[in-house]
Amino acid sequence: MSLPKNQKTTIKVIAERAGVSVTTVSRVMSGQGSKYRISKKTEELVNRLAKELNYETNILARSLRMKQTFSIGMIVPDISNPFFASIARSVEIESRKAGYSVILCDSQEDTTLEKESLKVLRMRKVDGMIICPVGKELKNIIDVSKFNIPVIVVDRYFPALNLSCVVSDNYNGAIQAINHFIDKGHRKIAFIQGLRNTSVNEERLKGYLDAHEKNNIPVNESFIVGEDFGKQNGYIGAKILLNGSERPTAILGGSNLISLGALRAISEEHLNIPDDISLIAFDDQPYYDFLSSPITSIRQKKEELGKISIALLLNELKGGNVPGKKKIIVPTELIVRKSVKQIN
Amino acid sequence: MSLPKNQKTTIKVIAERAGVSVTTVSRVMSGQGSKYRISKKTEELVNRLAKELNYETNILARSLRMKQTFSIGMIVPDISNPFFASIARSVEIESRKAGYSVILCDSQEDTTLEKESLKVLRMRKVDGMIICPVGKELKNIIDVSKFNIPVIVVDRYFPALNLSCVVSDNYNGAIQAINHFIDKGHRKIAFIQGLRNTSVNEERLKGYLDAHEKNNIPVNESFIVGEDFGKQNGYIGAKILLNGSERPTAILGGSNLISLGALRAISEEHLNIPDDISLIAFDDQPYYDFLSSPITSIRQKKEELGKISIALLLNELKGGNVPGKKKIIVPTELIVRKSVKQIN
DNA sequence: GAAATTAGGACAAACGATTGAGCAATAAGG
DNA sequence: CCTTATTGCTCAATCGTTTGTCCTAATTTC
Repeated sequence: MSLPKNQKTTIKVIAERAGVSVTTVSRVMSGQGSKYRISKKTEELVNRLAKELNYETNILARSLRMKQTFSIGMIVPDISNPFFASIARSVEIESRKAGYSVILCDSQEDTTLEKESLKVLRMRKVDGMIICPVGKELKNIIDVSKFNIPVIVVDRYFPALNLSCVVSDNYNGAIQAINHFIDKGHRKIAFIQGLRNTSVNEERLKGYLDAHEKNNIPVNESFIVGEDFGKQNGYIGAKILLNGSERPTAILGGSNLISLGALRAISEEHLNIPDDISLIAFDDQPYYDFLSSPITSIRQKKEELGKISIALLLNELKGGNVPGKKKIIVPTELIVRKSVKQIN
Repeated sequence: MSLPKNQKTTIKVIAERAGVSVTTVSRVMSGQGSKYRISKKTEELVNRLAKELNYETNILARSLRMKQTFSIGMIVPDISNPFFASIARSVEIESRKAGYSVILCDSQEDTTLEKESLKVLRMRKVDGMIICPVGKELKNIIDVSKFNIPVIVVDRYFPALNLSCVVSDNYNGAIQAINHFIDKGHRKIAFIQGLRNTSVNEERLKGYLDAHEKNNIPVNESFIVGEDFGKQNGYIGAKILLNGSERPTAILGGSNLISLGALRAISEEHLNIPDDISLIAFDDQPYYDFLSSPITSIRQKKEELGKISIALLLNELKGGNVPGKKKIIVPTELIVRKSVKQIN
C-alpha cells in the first residue's frame, strides 16, 4: 500500500524489491515472461509489486530505446472547423484503440505554422502523421516525405505527390450539386470557390465546369468568385454575386463556412431561400435541417475519411504490405432539403 | 549537403565531425554556448554542421534526461463538439507559442475512457493537463491530483476539488436567460437540462430556479426535463414538453446540442419559433443567426476559456507563484435575436 | 554416470540527450 | 618567474527502458 511519494516507481525499484534483475522485471511487464522462461512465481511477485507500487511504464524511456513512440502526429488547418474536428475525432478514437496517442497541431491555415508543426512532430519522433495540408504549397509536404516517415494526406492533397491520400469525391460531388440545380431548371449557377490551387477546390471547380459542359450550358465566368474556404469569403463572394450585373439563380457554396457567409449576405440583401436564390452547400452540417430554409448539401463522410486514414497509417506502421501509395476516394452524397427552387 | 540517409544526425555525429565532445555540441545547440565559454569559432562550426546535417533535437532523449517533456495533455468529452473544439484550439495555439505540444484525448463522455486517457498521459509524462471532465464521477480527477502533476479543469468541475478551474458563469448565464423570458412576459418557462450532477448543469439549474424565485414565479417541476448534453436528449426533452398536459411558452436549451435537438422536435410538431414557442440556447453558435428564426442565446467565451486555462497552466509550470488553486469564472453574454416572443 | 537439454535468470550495452565536476593550456598579476 | 585566473573544453554519470548474449544449476537422455 506504500504509494510512491518521493520516489517514482521504476522498473529498477521493483527489481530491487523483488530481488531480481531489471531485465526480468522488464520482461514480465511487457508480457514476455513465458517467452523468456520466467517462472510463474517470479512473475506473480513482480506483478504484485508493480501493482502495489503503482508502477506505470515510462513511455519516453521505452520509446528512446525502441525507436518507436506509439504516437502519431495530426495537423489540421483549423480544429474548430467541424469538418476537421470530426476527422480528428475518428483518428483519435481509432488511434487509441491501437495503442497510439495523437499529438494535435493546428496550422491555422498558415504554411509557416504548418512547417513548424512538421518539425515539432519529427523532433517528437511520431511514428506517423496524418496531415490535412493547408494546401497552398507543395513544399512542406514534399519535405516531410523525405524523412521517410509514414504520412497520410487527407482532404487537400497534391496529385504530384507520392503519398497515400484520402479524399472526398469532390469532383462528383460538385457534379451532383450542379446536376441537381439543372434538373430543377436552373441555368445561371454560381460557384463561390475556396482556396485556389488546392486539389479540393480545383476538383470541385472542374466538376462545376464539366457539369455545365455536359449539359450544354455556357459558363458565365463572372459567376465564379471566391478565394478561400472561410466564412468571410463566402460573405463577400455572395455579396458580389447578388449585386452583379447579372444575378445567378443558384449558388454552390464551396465549403460549410463559405455557405454560412453566403447565408449572411443573402439575408442582408433581404432575399429568401429558395424563392429568390437557391443554394447548395458543400459539406453537410447537423444544423442545416434547421436553417430558415433547410439547406440542400453535399455530405462528406467525415468519420470515414478519418477512419480510413488512420487505418491506412496503422497498416503502414505494422510494416504491412505497402503496395505502393494509394489514393482513396470517398463518395459524397447529395442531401436534398429545401434550398433549391424548381423554376420555370 | 550530405543529407542524412542511413544515419540519423545526432549530437554525437556532429561532435565527431567537429572534433569536439558531445557536451560542447549540446551546449551550443541549447544556446548555452557563451554561458559555458564555448569559443565563437567552435560555436559557428557546430552550428554550421548542425544545419548541414539537418540536425533536429531528439525530444525524447532530452525529456528523459530533463524530466520535462514540454507537452501537455488535453482531455475533452467530444472534440467534434464545437464548444470543446474551440477551447482545444486556443489551448493548442497558446501551447505552441510557449514551446509545448498537446496530446489530445477524446473521452467520448465515458468515464472509463477518461481514466484510461489519464493513465496514458501520465505514462507519457506530460508536464501538465487541461481536462474538460466527463463530470459524472469525481474519482478520476481526484486520482490524478494525487500524482502531483499540474492540472487545470475546464467547464465541468467539482466544487470539492482542490484544483484550479476555469468555467463559464453558468449561474448568471441562466439567470440572464430566464430574466429575458420574464421581461418578455413569459411565465411558463421550461428547462431542458444536461447531465445531472455536473457543475455546469447544476449551476444552470440553480440559476433557472433562483430567477423564478426572485421574480415570484412558481416553478413547475414538470417543466424541468432532460438528462445529458446531447442532441437526442434535447429532442426527447422538447417532445415531452410540447406534448405535456401544460405546454410551456418558453424553453431554455441547456447546451448547443440540446437546443439543436429541441429545434427538430419543435419543427416536427409544426410549431413556429417564436410565435408558438420561445427558445434560448445555452452556448452560442455561428449559425444561430441563420436558423428559421435566429436564436437568442447565452454566449460562452470559448476562446477565453481555453486561453485562460493554458495561461494558468503555463504559469504553474514556470514554477510560478502558485498562490493556491484558483477558480476563474468567465462571464457569459446574452445575445438577443428573434426566438423569444413578447407576450401579453 | 557423462553428455546434452532445459529452466530461470543476470550482465551490460544501447537509445540520445543533459549536466556537475574537472582539467589543461593560456593569460594576467605581482 | 611563480602564482592565480581565465578560457575552452572534456569526462562520465544519468534518465528508464529494452534486448542480445551469457551463465549456472537442475533435469533428461542414452
